[in-house]
Amino acid sequence: MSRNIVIGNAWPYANSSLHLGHVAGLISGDILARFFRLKGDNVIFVSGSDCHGTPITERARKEGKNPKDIADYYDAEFRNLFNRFNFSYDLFSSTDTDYHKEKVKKLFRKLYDNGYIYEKVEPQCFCEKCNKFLADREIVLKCPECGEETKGDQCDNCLHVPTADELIGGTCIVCGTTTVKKDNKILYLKLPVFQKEIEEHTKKVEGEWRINARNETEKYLKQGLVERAVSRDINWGVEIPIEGYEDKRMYVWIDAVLGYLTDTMKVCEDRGMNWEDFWKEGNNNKIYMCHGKDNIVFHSIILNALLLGQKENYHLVDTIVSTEYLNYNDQKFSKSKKIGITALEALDMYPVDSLRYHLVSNGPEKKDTNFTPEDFVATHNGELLNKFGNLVNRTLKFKELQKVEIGKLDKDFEEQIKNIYVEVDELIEKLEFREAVSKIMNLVENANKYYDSQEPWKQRKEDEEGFKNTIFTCANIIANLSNLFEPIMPETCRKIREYLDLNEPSWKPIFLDKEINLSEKNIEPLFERLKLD
RNA sequence: CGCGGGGUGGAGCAGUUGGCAGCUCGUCGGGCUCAUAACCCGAAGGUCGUAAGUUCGAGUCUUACCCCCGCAACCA
Repeated sequence: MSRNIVIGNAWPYANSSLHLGHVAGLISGDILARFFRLKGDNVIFVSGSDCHGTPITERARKEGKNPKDIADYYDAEFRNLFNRFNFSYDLFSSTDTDYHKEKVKKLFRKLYDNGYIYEKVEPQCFCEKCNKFLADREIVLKCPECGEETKGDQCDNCLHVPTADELIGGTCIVCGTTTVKKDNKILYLKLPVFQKEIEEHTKKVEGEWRINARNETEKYLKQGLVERAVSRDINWGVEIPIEGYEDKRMYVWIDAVLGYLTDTMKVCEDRGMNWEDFWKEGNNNKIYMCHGKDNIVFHSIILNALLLGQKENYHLVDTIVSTEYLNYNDQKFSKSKKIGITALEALDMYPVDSLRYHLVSNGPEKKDTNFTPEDFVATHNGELLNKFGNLVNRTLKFKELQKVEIGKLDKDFEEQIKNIYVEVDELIEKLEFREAVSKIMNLVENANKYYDSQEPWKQRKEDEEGFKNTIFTCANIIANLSNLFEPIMPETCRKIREYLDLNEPSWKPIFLDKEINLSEKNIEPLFERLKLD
């Protein structure tokens, strides 16, 4: 029976270009989406640009722009990037759409009406000149630990986090005025009331999470959940649908994680489907979230709390697909230090499927991994071209070969083909994409060995029947590779299907049953050799 | 006692519940000529960071120690 599956990719923050590390994490979502669709599940794969929050307003202020200009610029860039990477999103939207804001306001209001969000009055730093309450990072002070001048969220110099008392007397980052304490209304989310439910849910589902997600989530649960402020004194963001909060906005993480839900609603609305089949209990449904390791608790704890607080039988997040980090030449990607390349730059230099393959086979699944141009070229030339591309080429471009005739499929490979779907299926379900890829590549290697042992160049002269069978067997292997590699390298697989007159890919063994005329086909190498420059 | 991640043949890594140390690349030797000098076969190369402990048996478990990396900001 087919499942209803939601796959959510973390919403990239619309304040800077994405680099390869981002893509290395997010590609998990596309692999899962493509894989589940092949298996016949109903998949909704969503993401969008996260457009709100202080970093964007601060930057806009510095650059003399509107926050919206910045958000729109990166939103457009993200869409272009994910298109070029062939991410199969059902919807990539933005938190700055009316649709999203309206839905989020309703969800927020429900939490308030259910008593999970409540108002607290607390003294907070206020700038009388700007007439504005300041976020910690908008306050400048002399660090009480080391004496250096720093921002109020954390000392740049000694990492000290100033206490509320220490912030008194700090100055406004904008105008330099000394701040004063003033009572402010702040909305808090009562996370502690969900402690038990989230603990129980986590225990139930964490078995299939990556280790980092389990550890991180358990750490927070063990410490005990604490209330979180969910309103901000800022004018850029989703309005708060509560009287007296007209001049405040929602905390970005609240509106961002609810984007998975609002996107699903939109997709279903457009397609005449029911979104509740995907987000309410009892619909054979499953929810995946894909992101980097620093996003874990927002998805494993906060989002689930927001769903529980609706009191409407929501299905909680099942699977956290969290990746470690990808480094570049052994260093963190860094814009200011100019370390690493952006994802768009990578696409300008390298073929998309090779990047996808390399980011998966070298992916930071269990620990940080490293991207170097040398490694990438080695993967492209050594694995994809020499092994996979060559297998296809030496089979279908065999000297003067006009057609692949129906022959006898090698028994051993018939078994291998049948088995590999099961094996790779299990690995992908277990989120072990690296292992899955290497399993498939293993079949490629076996095929090359078989080819050599059969010596078709001799068979052609001495054993016509044997030759036919060898080519036929290899063609069948290649046909199945176009299914197996589909989630990883969709463009390449489409090419193979053209060569072999195959229709749609599927997740089951296929066996060729009619001869393939090659003479009119323009069969080109799947990969071209790359040189390091 | 701040937190976290690591140390496995030249390089990059895998080693799930303790049971003969593996993979890819590189190196060396051989084979093949279908294929993009691609493919195949064989060989060399490791006392698994150190020391002690548990065990019939430890890369794997325990303890101590040594070394490397990340933890201001942009940034996952």
